[in-house]
Amino acid sequence: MEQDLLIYNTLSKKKEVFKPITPGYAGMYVCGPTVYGHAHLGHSRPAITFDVVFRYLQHIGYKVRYVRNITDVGHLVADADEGEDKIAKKAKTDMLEPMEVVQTYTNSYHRNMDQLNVLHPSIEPTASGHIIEQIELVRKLLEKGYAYENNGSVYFDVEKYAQNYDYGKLSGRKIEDLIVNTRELEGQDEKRSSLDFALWKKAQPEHIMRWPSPWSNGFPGWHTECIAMGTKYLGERFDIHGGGMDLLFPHHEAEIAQSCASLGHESVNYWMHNNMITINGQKMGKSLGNFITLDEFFSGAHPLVEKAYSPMTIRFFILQAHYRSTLDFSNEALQAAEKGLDRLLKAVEAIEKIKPTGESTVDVALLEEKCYAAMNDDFNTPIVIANLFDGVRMINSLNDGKEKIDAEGLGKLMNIYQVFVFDILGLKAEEAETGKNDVLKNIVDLLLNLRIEAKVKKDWATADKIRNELIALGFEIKDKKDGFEWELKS
RNA sequence: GGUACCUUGGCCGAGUGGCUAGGCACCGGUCUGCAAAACCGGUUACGGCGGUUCGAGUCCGCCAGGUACCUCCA
Repeated sequence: MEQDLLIYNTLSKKKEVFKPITPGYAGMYVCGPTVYGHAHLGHSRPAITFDVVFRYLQHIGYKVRYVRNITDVGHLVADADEGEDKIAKKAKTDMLEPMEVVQTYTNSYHRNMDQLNVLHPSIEPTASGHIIEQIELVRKLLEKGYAYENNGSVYFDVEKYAQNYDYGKLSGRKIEDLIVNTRELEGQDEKRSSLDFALWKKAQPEHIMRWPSPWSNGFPGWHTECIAMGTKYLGERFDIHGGGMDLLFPHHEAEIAQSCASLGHESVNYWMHNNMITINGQKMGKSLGNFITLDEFFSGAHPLVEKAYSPMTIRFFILQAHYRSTLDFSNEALQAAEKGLDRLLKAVEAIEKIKPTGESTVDVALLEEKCYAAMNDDFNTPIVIANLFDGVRMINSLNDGKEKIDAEGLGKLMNIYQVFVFDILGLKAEEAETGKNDVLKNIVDLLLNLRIEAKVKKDWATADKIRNELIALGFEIKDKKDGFEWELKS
């Protein structure tokens, strides 16, 4: 069953066999959120994508160090007059301390991630906690001659860098095209070229997030934190760097440039990028104002959301698409995911009821093999799920006595679902529905027991009346051979 | 304008040269007093035109439509 794990590397635009730098160990860095607002559906995609990568690498035996940062020093706002710090802007709006804003949204992000059953990364460094490392990086870049200071700010000299290295190799851009096509922006006179990016920015008087540095009181540039923290916790070379496709350029390109310029070589072996979630075919994003927060999905409190969707529905919805494809949001698709997940989880429960026999008519080993093959093919979770659904049919047939399985096969079957559904895909059974307190439970049970008595007497009128009125109140009634089951639909 | 990517059945979404993806919906059946639920089974497809090939959803070209990045963004 030893198979190579293939990972699509954005750098080579090909699937490559994963070869760790140190056998048995894997280092992974993923760009985390900028904490200036509640997490939306888009944020859940990289979190879940790389959560599955993290889980799978561990499952196949790697000791993984997974670093996912929190960006809390703010980035420049595009439409602000003088390039205002995002977090500072929000803080002034809300009349809060910047770090209070950071804490609020960090807490919110963590809560949402827990709801989505996203494992905590091994290290979750904050940009504000690594100002010294970023200053060191900037100093090094100045020493090597790939950066210049102007009026208290420090910029990366892209054209100089491009003389010795390939700037644009990750995003497939050519420096000549970039020079020609870069838009003219206001307030960039400090830069030698519009391609250059800030490594350190001098703070304007109204800018309240600031730290001392050799050049000015200011704050680090947008692209320095990831490389500074990645190097610190994973080393000058590490295995995997992940993030959203929208970060490819300029963010990740700038990271490569800083690595090469400061260290003389690249840091990352495998670049992985998840695609976007779209809404009506358009990217869901903060700047487009068409995003729906995770809390709004969980509560149903958004005009575009027809009903509340549980965190596991969201997770399953995302895993049903391959991470490198765009995924379009719609109520119909989410409701399909909700029902599909329910069917899958019910089948998993049903495995317990299967009675093994002396022989087997089903091929459990093949199912397992297909699941691993799908995961090893660039984490193809939709195929894993399709295979698991094939297994659902197998499980149901076993329960119906239409197929047979021996004890060994049954043990393997249980293991497959434990491993793939829960350990790797990270799904979990949802909590029992709220509002089902003991009093309610007893009352509904009482009514349904009355209904059974009516049924015994063949008093169909009464039996139907109880059932229909409960349904009208929002209950779902399921008759069973030896009684009944019910649940309260939200 | 530059660069890259995408277009699969009612909906979502895999698949990259020959073999049923899968889910939801729909239809039929089993079960049931009747239902519901559950289960089983089944139908509908590869944007258009041309080319390569014994054979293309899959490779190549052109056309149409769409998206992303080029500016903070997951």
